[in-house]
Amino acid sequence: MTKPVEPKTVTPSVPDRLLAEATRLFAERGFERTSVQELVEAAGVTKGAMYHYFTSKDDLLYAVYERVLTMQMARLAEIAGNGGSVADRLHEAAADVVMTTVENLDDTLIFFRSLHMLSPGRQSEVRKERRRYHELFRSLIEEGVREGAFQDGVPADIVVNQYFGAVHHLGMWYRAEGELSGAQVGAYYADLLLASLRTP
Amino acid sequence: MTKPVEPKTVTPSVPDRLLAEATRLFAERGFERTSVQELVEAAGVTKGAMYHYFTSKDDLLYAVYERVLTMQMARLAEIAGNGGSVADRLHEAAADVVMTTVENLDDTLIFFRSLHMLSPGRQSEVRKERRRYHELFRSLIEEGVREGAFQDGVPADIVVNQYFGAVHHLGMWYRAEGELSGAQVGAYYADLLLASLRTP
Amino acid sequence: MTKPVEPKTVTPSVPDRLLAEATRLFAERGFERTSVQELVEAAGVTKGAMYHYFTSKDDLLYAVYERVLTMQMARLAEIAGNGGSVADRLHEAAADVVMTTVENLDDTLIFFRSLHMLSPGRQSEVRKERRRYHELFRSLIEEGVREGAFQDGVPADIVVNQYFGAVHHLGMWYRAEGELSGAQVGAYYADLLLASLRTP
Amino acid sequence: MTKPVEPKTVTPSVPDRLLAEATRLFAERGFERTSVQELVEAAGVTKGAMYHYFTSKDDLLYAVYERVLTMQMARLAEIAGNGGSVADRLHEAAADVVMTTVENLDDTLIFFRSLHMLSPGRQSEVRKERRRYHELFRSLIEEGVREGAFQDGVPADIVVNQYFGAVHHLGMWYRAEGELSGAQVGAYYADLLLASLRTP
DNA sequence: TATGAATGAGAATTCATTCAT
DNA sequence: GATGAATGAATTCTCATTCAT
Repeated sequence: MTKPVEPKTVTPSVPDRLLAEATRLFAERGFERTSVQELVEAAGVTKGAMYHYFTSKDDLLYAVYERVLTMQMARLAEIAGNGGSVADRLHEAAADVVMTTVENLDDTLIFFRSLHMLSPGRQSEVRKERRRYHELFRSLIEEGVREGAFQDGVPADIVVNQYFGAVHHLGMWYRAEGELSGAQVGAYYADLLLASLRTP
Repeated sequence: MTKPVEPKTVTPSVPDRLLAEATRLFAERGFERTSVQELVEAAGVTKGAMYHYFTSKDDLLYAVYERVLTMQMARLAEIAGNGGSVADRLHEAAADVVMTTVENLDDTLIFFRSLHMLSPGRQSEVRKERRRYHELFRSLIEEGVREGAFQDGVPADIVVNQYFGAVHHLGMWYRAEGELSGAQVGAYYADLLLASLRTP
Repeated sequence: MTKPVEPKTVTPSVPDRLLAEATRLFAERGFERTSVQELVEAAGVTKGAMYHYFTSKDDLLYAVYERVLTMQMARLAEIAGNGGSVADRLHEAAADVVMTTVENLDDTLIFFRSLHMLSPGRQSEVRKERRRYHELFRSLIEEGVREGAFQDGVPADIVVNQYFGAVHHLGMWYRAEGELSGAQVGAYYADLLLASLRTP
Repeated sequence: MTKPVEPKTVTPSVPDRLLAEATRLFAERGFERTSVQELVEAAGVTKGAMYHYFTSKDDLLYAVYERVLTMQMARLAEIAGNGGSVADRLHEAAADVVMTTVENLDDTLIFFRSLHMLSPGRQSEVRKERRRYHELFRSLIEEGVREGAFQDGVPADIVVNQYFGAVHHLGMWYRAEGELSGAQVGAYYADLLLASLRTP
């Protein structure tokens, strides 16, 4: 909505092309193994152009993080705000984060593999935003515990960390070409989460 | 006959020192951000000595993987071979892998963050060994499903991937200085796993 | 329009300076004994600049070969295409290659001393181009044999290899400061060649 | 004759094995591209053993030169001292040097390719010995000129340089697997030399 | 906006040689 | 005689970034 209509809708803008290629290359061979030269060649732009839109290679990496953080936060906020039982909302949110993760597998792979490559300041920003995300998720669990829908034998923090640990690792084994769709894996993961929270 | 007793038994051998410092530094600042120069200085050896024992920086990274893989496989094999109900053995194995992971947090952090920095051939080797490990763990779950002790709504593969995803991510949030001991986290994680597998 | 006239037309371009210094140093102390560091210092450029124009040290060596090959082939083609008796044309070509060799003694010294330092692919390219050159020269001899101007007791191939062996070795003993000019040596060499081919 | 009978005649002595492998490897990949490590591995000895017999890698290279120089000088001296016409003796010497060159192609390849890798002092020694060899050969030509058997249009020096240039280059093109034997090439080369010296 | 030549600091690795045993 | 661990200096090459145009 913010962007003006492009004259050539087929060719994405220079920064978009850079971001898309950066995501692909950083996931494929890692941030450090991707040179700015390769990146701009893949995106079909010149170095000067890249440095016109991004202040550094690090900046390009950070842009990947921003996109993921913004998107995931928006989706969780929407789902958490829906009606329905807390179990339903938690299930939906848990399944949804798996789906968006596998749909953006490159981004999520980069997310955890390359966090330490960001500048310390930006690492903090990412962690802070991530914490907000976890807290929203945790609040759903706590709501269920208060309502008596979920058991409270295990601290909600632990549950959240365990669940997102599993989600973040999808990039290490999930393959789009495999048998399972993102939706299927999402359903299974959410089922396991809910089962683990069921009152005995 | 193999080696005379050293006057200073406290000083570890050159390769041991290198491996210890490599683990620490690779975890602290990442494999790519750790130069061979820094590494050998930290270990108090010369570059030439390092290349006498390790053929490359990559080789040193691989040595970290080998140590972890060997250790975890040995522990799982021992626990799986114990007596007791399948639920007890699975709980013990699940809790144990968390404990050994937090006791070797540096190695674990490196494990999933730097896998893509290994040579393709070594990546395969690590993945293959890792698969053997997962399969042993999975066989415990399948045993429980056959016995009727565990539900079979979710494929055992998915359960294993979810659980180890969570375990591998401990390095991203667990801090030894925090409130929870490795044993506590292990117990919680294992409880959640068992709860998620409980027959309804 | 291509380039404005430089105020200092005397300063050659960066790649030209590199090529000139490389030729000098490779001849003086050998390809292996010349470090990139020395090379760029001699040329008054930075290492980065060198790697901007040449992909490797090897690439710079190859550039020396290319220059010589191109030049010698052009000269031989011109002379072979001239009018005059075959004996005259062969004499002229034989003398000319000696003259251009002594005028580019550094290049020639490098040529046969460092061929094995090129990548295998480039060695093949050089040999192939060299073979074309030899074949053109050989065709002159064969023409003379067919006409009855030259004896045919020795295969033309052998004659060519012998002659160019001698020419290539000029770099091992000819000194510009000596008594003989390149033209004189060329005349002697060509005389000997023609004498050896004379019908008895 | 000088060496005592070895207990194991099948296994050459350590220095002999080193010299043989050094010759092979220096010819195959060049002096600089052959590491001492590769060398001792190929010879099946340890580094310590090598440094026991040779003071340096350079020393090993020089040993190759010594062998060739000694051998060729001995053969030429013998032939020059024979009876027969000067033309016959020159022909025999010219053919012989070709034969011994192709029979020791590795050594002769190294001879001209790696001369600049020797220490300056040793380079001088080699050049001096080489000059003595050339002078003996030249004296044969001058003898023929004085007798009127050979033309004197071209200085004997030039003739010698031309001829040995050709001989030295055999290593660049002659292949033992090819059609021509060393004796055949030797005969052709000698024929060409004599033809070029014939009085008109 | 955009270019691309040039920078310069730093990277991993190699290697002949030494020396305590 | 022989070993092989250890040295340390040198080597080629990479790369994010800058800046005059």
